[in-house]
Amino acid sequence: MTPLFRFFEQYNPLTDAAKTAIQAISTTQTIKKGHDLQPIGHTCRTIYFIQKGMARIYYYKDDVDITESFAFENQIIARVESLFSGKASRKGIQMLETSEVIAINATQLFRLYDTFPDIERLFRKIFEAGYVETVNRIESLQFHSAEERYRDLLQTSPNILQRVPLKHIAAYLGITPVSLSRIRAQH
Amino acid sequence: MTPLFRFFEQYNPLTDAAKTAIQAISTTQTIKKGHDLQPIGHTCRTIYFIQKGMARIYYYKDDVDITESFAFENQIIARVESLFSGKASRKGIQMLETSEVIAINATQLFRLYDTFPDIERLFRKIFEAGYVETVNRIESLQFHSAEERYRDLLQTSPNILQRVPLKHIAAYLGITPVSLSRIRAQH
DNA sequence: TCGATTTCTTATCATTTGTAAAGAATTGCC
DNA sequence: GGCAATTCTTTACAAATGATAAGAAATCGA
Repeated sequence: MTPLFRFFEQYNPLTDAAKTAIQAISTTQTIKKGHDLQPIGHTCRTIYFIQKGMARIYYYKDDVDITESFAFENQIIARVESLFSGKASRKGIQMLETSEVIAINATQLFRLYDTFPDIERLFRKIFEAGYVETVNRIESLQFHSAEERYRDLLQTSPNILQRVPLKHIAAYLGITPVSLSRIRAQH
Repeated sequence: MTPLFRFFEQYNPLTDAAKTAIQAISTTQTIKKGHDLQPIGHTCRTIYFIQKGMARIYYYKDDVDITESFAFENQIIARVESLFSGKASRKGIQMLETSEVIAINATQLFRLYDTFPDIERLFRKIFEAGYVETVNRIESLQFHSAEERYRDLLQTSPNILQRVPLKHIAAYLGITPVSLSRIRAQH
């Protein structure tokens, strides 16, 4: 479990008691490539930490498969809009590689907030950082061209091309695969 | 100050001591229409509650004025990407109407988190809700047409047309004013 | 109130992106 | 390895959006 707590430490220190408490509500899972870690339709009650592999959050808009976001090793993934609203999510989490994840039971985690202020603070900071990323993504989608967004993505995740089919990248950028092909063609 | 605490109560109850502590780091300001509540370039160290009036967060992309978001009375407004990262913001807050706001000193607020867990929890929940909204906005920008986004906006803020120039609405939707005019023309 | 400024619309043309379809390339699986 | 399925690219055409400019409408300030 060390990679997880190394990740946590970047945000907020935890007492040993807090670490033990988090471990008690966490389990390790291995999921095969292409399989759903969480299917579309349920309320999000689990926060995942990816130890190895990668995943995407996806949903359907008019029968078209849309990728909302990617997550790589040593990152947290959760369907925030469901986790914090209690509403069922129209989104699912699919593994893009055979992966090993740590599943943290969010219902129990939120209960720990009362006993362990450092845990509440830790996740506050983690999600604040996620919030910042999301705000920056809005800026990108709002007024950067598809080509700029593609270049930005390559900058941020240089190895994404080796790991993710272009159709998912296209959907993530908000364009069609055909459009992405065109952008890539004009080298 | 009651509207502010009424707003807070929707998210998390506060002890009287906590309320007093928040009041001690808050001041009321009146800003004229068109003026900047916060100029572009500084690190965001203030969280505002709009008692009366409205505002927008804006920035420049290639000399074009972009509206990132609007905020109306009884809402919080802050440049989140700067507040939580400590980096200077390329964004400013401009009042779209002569407004009355409550300015909460964020530096002092974050210090209160250590003494008043209920305050930390309150703002955690407020920003979690903001995070959810932002995630939903991504979905809208990623794969809804400009016309859909316009209709959605009217649904959410029916009176926005009476309060905000169309050029800002266009920028918010991620299109040019000319494009918005066209969408509106085809009734 | 009136003139000046800003905002909004309309028109034209260029560019970008989408759709559909077909073939090439790659990947997956037995 | 080799076949099937999937993914990717390319092409042609349609639709949406951007850029520019000019005029109409609304707003602002003295």
